[in-house]
Amino acid sequence: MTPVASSIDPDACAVRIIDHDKVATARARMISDGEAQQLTELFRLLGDPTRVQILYALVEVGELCVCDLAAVVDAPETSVSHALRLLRTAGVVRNRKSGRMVYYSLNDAHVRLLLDVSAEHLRHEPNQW
Amino acid sequence: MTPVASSIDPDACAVRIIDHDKVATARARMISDGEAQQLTELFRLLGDPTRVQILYALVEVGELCVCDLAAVVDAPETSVSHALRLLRTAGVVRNRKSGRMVYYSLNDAHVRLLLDVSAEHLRHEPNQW
DNA sequence: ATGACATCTGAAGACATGACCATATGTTGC
DNA sequence: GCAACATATGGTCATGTCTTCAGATGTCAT
Repeated sequence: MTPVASSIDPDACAVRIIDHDKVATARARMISDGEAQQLTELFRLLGDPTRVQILYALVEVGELCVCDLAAVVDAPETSVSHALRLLRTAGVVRNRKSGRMVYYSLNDAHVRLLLDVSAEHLRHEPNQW
Repeated sequence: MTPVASSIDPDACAVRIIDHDKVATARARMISDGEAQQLTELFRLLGDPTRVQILYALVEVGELCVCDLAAVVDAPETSVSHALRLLRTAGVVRNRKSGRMVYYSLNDAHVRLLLDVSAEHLRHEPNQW
């Protein structure tokens, strides 16, 4: 056959594809880059013991000030404050000021759902995802 | 008992507590350190665009080989292989060898549920957690 | 056996992240 | 105003993570 052109695939640069159908299906249903970005940002926020414990504490008691959160998760208040800023910037928690205290609470039920699903699994099959 | 103990709190070192009841409740219901550790390890795995896209691809089409996954997520095969090793070590995916190909698939329905909950939220309220 | 192929592995560099300290801001009560 | 307090912020430093490269392993076809 054509000695030069037959092996060149227009949009596959140095990536070989075995099952074109599955690849096409997966690409069609794949989340967009922007969505993947948003998702990973959330999961990164949840990927820290201090932050995840803060969120669980808020799930349980609804609203807590910084120093109480520090007592609950047993971390320095500065660390908790930093953690809360990240969570607040991402829109995961909100804060309410009352005098010199600042009370934090969850901002969205979906995060609560995520944490519940995760905790649920932990209790049932602790050693396997 | 100890004569001078009234102001000394046994396990609170230099942490002031405002609402003792809420703190006690939160501490009682708090996930353990080990559980927090496991949870954060999972969320860290999900906190990377390549890995999360790989998982979504597997959710959609069930099983894919490394080079097809690389085509779907548009990343070098080496990166995908590294990503898959982390996911496999954590028990999130499993692999099946067939000749020189290696096919990967999800290992647990709970991760699928987590991804579904997340994607669901992304579609409904894309800008707020 | 030889070469082409699919995947894996280890290591090095760029890069991001978390912990800690000092300090700044804003609030309350005197 | 001043001092004590609750929280926030910025900088530095050590640590960890992702990407990439070069090469290793195991498989298939000739």
